[in-house]
Amino acid sequence: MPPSSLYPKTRTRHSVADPRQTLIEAGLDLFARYSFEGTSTRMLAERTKVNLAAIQYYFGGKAGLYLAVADHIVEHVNRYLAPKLAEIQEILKQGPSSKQRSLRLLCELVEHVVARFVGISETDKWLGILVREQSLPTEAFDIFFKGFLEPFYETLFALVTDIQGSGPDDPEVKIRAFTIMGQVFIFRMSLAAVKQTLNLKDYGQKDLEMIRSVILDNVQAIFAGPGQDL
Amino acid sequence: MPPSSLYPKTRTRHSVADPRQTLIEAGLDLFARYSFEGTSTRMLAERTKVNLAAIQYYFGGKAGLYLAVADHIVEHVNRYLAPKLAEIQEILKQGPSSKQRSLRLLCELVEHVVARFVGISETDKWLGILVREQSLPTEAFDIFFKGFLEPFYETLFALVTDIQGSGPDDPEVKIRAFTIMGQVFIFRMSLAAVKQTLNLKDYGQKDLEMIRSVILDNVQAIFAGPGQDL
DNA sequence: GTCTATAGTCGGATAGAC
DNA sequence: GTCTATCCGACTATAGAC
Repeated sequence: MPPSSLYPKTRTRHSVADPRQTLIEAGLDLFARYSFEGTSTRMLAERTKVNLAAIQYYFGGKAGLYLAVADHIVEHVNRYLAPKLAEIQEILKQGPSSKQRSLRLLCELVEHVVARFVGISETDKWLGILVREQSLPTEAFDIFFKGFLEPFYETLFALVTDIQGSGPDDPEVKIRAFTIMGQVFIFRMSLAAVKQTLNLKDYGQKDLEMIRSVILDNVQAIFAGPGQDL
Repeated sequence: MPPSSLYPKTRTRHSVADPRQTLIEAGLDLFARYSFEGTSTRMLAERTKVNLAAIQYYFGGKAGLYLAVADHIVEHVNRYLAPKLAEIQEILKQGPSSKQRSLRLLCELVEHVVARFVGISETDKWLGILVREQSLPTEAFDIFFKGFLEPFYETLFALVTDIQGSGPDDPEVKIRAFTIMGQVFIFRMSLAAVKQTLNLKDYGQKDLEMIRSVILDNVQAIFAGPGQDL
C-alpha cells in the first residue's frame, strides 16, 4: 500500500511524504499524551496534515493505527535492547554459570536500562503508552509483552537464578528480579511524583548519575552481601 | 445538596438511596477501568440507575465527578495510611534519631504498604486512576499529591535520612527512598507484566508473603550492610 | 430533587470525485 | 492514492415539566 517507487507519480494535490510513517510518529506522541480515547482522528489529521481518510486507508481505522504504533515502539526498543539481551545470552551459554559473572552482567543490564529508559526523555512518549497498557491492558499489551517484556524478563531471570544459585523455577528468583527493576522503573512510571518531590523539571546529568549509582549500590548490597548462598 | 433527612420525602419516581455516594462508587470503578475519556456519563447513569442529569446536578459535570472520586480515594487511603505516618512521626520526635529505630520503622512502613497496596486487590480500582495520573497528570494529581503522596514521601525521607545519617537535604536520600518504594510499587504498577510472567491470576497468600520477605530482605541488605556510614 | 427530551457538538467511518 | 463532503451514532450538557 505505501508508495514503492522512488519518485511520487502524479500528485494532484499537496501531500505528505510518507503518510504511513508520519501518522505513526504523530500517534506515538498523541496517544501517549492524551491516551487512545483522548486522541481523535481529527487531531491526528491536523497535526500531520495528512487527510482524515488516510487513517482508514493505511490502518483500517484508529485502532489499527494504535497497534501500528505499538509495533513501532517494540521495534524502537529492540533496536538497543535486543542486542544487549543477545550479548548476555551468548555469554551465559559460554562455560558454567558463575555468580560473579552474572552479577556483573546484571549490573551492565541495569545500567543499560537506566541510561536508555530513564535517561532519555524522548522515552517519555511511548512510555506513557506502555504504562497505561500495564494498568489497562488491551491488544497492544501482548505486542509489548511478546516484543520485549518477555525476552527482557527471561534474561533477567536467568541472571538472577545464577546469582542466587537457585533452581530453575524458584519463584523467589522472579520476585527478586522484579524488585530490582522496580528500582529503575519507578523513576519513569512515577515520574510526576518524583519530579514534584525533587523539584525537578527533568532529569539532569547529575540526577541520572546518582540514580545509577544508588541502584547499582543497592544491587551489590542485595546480591553480594553475606548470608547469600541460600 | 444530598438528602439530609432520614426518610426521603415525597418521591414521585423511583430513585437511588444516595446518588452522590453511588455515583462516586461507580466512578471509582469505571474511571479506573476505562479511564476518564473512556467512561461516558451514560455508562455511569446506567450502572448506578441514577438519572443522567444527576451528574450535572451533584457534581457539575463528568469532570467534577472525577475530582470527587479523587477526593474519595485520598480519604480512603488516608484512613489507614495517615495513622501510620502520624505514629512514625510521633516516634521520630521522641529522643535523638537512631539508625536502628528508623530502620525498624522503615520496615514496618514497607510491610504496611505491601499489605495494603499490593495485598488488597480492591486496590486495583483506584490504583489504576493513580497510575494514569502519574503518567498523564491532571488536576486530580494535585489532589493525590497533597493528599497522601507528599506526606508519605516526607515521612519516608525522614526515615532514610536517619538511617543513612545524612544531612537534611542530601539528594541521595530521596533517590534511595524512591528505589525502596519502587520495589513495592512495581507489583501493582506493572501488574499485567508480573501476572503474565508469574502465570498468576492474582496474588495469593504465598505470593504476598514472598514479596514481603524479599523486599524486607533487600531493605536490610541495602541499609544494614557494611560500608554504610558514609 | 428527579426526570424526559433534546440541543449542540464531536466522534469514527465512508462514498465517491479526482 | 488523495481529498471533500457527509453520514450517523455517541457524547456532554441543559431546559423545563413534574
